[in-house]
Amino acid sequence: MRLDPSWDAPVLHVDMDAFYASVALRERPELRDVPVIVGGGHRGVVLSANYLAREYGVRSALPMTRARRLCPHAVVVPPDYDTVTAVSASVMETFRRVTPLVEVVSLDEAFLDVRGSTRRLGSPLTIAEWLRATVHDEQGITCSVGVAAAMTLAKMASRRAKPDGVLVVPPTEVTSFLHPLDVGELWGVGEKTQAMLHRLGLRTVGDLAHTPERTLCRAVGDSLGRHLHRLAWGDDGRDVVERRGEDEPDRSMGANETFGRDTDDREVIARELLRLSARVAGRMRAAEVAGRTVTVRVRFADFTTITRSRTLPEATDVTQEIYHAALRLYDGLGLQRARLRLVGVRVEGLTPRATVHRQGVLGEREHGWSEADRAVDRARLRFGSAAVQPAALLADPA
DNA sequence: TCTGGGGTCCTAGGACCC
DNA sequence: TCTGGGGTCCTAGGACCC
Repeated sequence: MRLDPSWDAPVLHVDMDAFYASVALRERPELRDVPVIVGGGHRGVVLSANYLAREYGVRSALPMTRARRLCPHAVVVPPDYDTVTAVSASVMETFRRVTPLVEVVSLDEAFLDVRGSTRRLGSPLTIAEWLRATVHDEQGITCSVGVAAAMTLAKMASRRAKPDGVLVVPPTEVTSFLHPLDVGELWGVGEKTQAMLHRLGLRTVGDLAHTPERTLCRAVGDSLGRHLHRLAWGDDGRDVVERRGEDEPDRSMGANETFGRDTDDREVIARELLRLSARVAGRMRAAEVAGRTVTVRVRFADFTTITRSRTLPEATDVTQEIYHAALRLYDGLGLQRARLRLVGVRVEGLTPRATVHRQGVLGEREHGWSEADRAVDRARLRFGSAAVQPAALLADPA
């Protein structure tokens, strides 16, 4: 068993293969042999696609219009968030049978530190294969696993192992694995940074590794420069920390909406800002947080996007206060006939509601709104979210 | 009928304070 | 009649991730 090179690579990155599509196929096995795209909306993007659809060039984040053109005979299904969330929770529980050191990244991926599990379960590679078999048996879907000594390496390995595979990158093979790769494969290097590095003649991770850190910092900033230089040598300086998806307080909460068609109608836009404010504030109250900074996002028809933010004297979770701040920010833009594609509302600087103490200068009125919100929340819990809506949203002529 | 929605973090300039 | 240097907050934008 000493031939198994994974003994010195105790970090696993597990990534579900085409997660939303795989879950959809599990519910609808008759679609197993046809291209399937998960997505929706006429202005939406691809959320996930099975591997049959990928053969036609369909990828996550591709505009649905292009996806349909690439693969006209694909079956398009809407995402089933409830089932996806349930399957995700089960899979994460499977991971915790291996080790409590599970760091959930998103619904479909997690890191596992298996250092403390090898005596009981065998080598990291053995554990990886057990996980893949167990997930497949219990959930009927496949996943891929990267095995390495560092988290970023494990993540890059799982990407290379897809679909339905395992890849071990032992410490002795880090540079031979890493250095030939394009810089764009590094976690944290997206389209823009990749293009900039290419312009500088830095195409591979090996190029990065042999560039002085100072040079990198000048090109992409101190933080990213240092990060990239370390990464190029396979060191991300991070440890897996136990983290379950939803148990950390959010730093911000927001909601966006892309209009069915671009609009310059202030009434339509104001009504949308109210809807979004109500949605965000409702989620904040459910999470028992309040926030001080309200940001409005506006995307024009040409896709350029701007934001305007305003920090309130005190944190709030009141729909009307968030809405009024948002509307003032929007009106402050002074847009005349600009056609908007999207508006968004976000609240930042969240703190637990219990720590917020109202000065009460406008106490009566604000207390009234706050009480109204809570009454709405209770009614929605009992009768469903459509039961109670702001009056302005009921008279929707559209 | 090109390009969603949910987030996080970083940068940079200016205000303001000591 | 000269221009330092932190630290923090606020605002706007941008890159990135899933």
